Amino acid sequence: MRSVLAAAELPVDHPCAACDIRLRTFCKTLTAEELRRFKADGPTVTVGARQPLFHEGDPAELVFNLISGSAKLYKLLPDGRRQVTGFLFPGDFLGVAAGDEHAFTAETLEASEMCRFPRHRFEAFIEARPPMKRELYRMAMHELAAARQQMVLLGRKNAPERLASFLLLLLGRIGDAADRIALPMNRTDIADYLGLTKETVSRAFTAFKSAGTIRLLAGDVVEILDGARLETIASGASH
Amino acid sequence: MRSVLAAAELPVDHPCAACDIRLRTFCKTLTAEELRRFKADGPTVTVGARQPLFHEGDPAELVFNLISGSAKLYKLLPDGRRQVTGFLFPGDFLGVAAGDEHAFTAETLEASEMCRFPRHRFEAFIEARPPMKRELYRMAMHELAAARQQMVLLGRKNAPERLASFLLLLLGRIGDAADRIALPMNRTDIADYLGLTKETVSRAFTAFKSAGTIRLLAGDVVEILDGARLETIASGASH
DNA sequence: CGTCCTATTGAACAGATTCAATTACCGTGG
DNA sequence: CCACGGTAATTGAATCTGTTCAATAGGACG
Repeated sequence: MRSVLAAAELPVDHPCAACDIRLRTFCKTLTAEELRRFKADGPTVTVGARQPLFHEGDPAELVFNLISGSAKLYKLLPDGRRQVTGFLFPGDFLGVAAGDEHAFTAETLEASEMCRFPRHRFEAFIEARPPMKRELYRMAMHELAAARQQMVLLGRKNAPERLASFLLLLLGRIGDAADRIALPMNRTDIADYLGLTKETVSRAFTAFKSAGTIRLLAGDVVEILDGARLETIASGASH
Repeated sequence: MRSVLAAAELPVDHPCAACDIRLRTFCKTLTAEELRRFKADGPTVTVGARQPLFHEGDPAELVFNLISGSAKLYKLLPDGRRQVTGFLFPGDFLGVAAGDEHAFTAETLEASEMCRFPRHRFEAFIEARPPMKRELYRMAMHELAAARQQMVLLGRKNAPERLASFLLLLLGRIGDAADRIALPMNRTDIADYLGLTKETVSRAFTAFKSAGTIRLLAGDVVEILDGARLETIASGASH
């Protein structure tokens, strides 16, 4: 697990710093002045590792923007079976629900910082800014496309294909220049995201390691040695 | 398979008739005058059974509104494995893509009628109407919630649970007052939607039939005899 | 009434799960 | 600094659910 100190490396007195930097989210459509007011509305909070932000079924009252750290979203079946529907990284929004209730539980993976807005305030803010509305819509459509891609993974891919897809997704999201990924989630979380068990995930990791496709370094870091091979496997072309 | 004649039962000279009636889609936010102009923009086309409307990767140039009939959306892996990401029924929109290309293939299940709009025209129309924009966004969020629910199904439910979930979904969508569902799709389509094989789907149907939970009538009609039982199974509570 | 396609059923097989045991790792405290 | 303890990861073996391959039955339609 990545160090808890990672979250403290960002200045706390500059709440939405990540918004300025990360161009992935719709913060990018804000002018400097708008961004300033956006920040003023949302106080930054620091949350420890493995803390729930809200539960499935809770009234959707708050919207979060993750600044540092990471989180997972999941849904539960009555008997405890769990499906992780996504992982969140700096710049991501969460809690923008369709209805009045959250449709999933959100939980931090490591110590994390986030801006927190009352939902009505967030929505009023968005409503007054057509470009942000467009961006929010664009983001929703992007999420939808990703969700459908995940359906292909869950419905039709085998274990190695699932893990390869997952590693490539993470590589694009939090991979560094040396093709290394510091995994903030454990094997169980990965398994619950990929529709597998932790044992199967572990075996798939071992298989990739043995094949020289990846390397496992200390501190839950994965190094991608043969990205092209992973791409081939992930696409299902090697089946 | 349901008769091809079903599509012909709606008056052809009244293109978007379904829009007037079905309150599920965002057509409901239109005034009568707007609806008239909306229809004038989009000529109605009638398409035979099993006709592709567009393919994955095609430039997204057209937006469709299904008036009668039904369709399926799917994605393919290079080796032919298929994941059906959704079924569409009268009132549903399709082709509202995030990017310039369609992310999936759309194909009619039976003979179907639909309004067809050039995408830029559709977007200009929406852009000029804030309530419709809101509705489009609301629909996208609803789809996203459904997609995540489907992830739970594909990642964590067993075969009977998947089929039970599917039947209840269809019951809400196209079930009649007598709890009967005329299935427009075959076993393979259902299997590709549920991440199973057609054989497993067939066996699950047989098991429900034997248990007296459903009845299979002529013409691919399923009658739900014990909806409560299906609910229990679908939720995973009986596991 | 025969043909074709789909659905159903059967039997062997495979991939992932389950249960169990061992190993590795990280933080803690001596 | 190293031993210790607890958690997570890995590995192993048996099992099981769903798949695969094959054969039969059923229905729609000419």
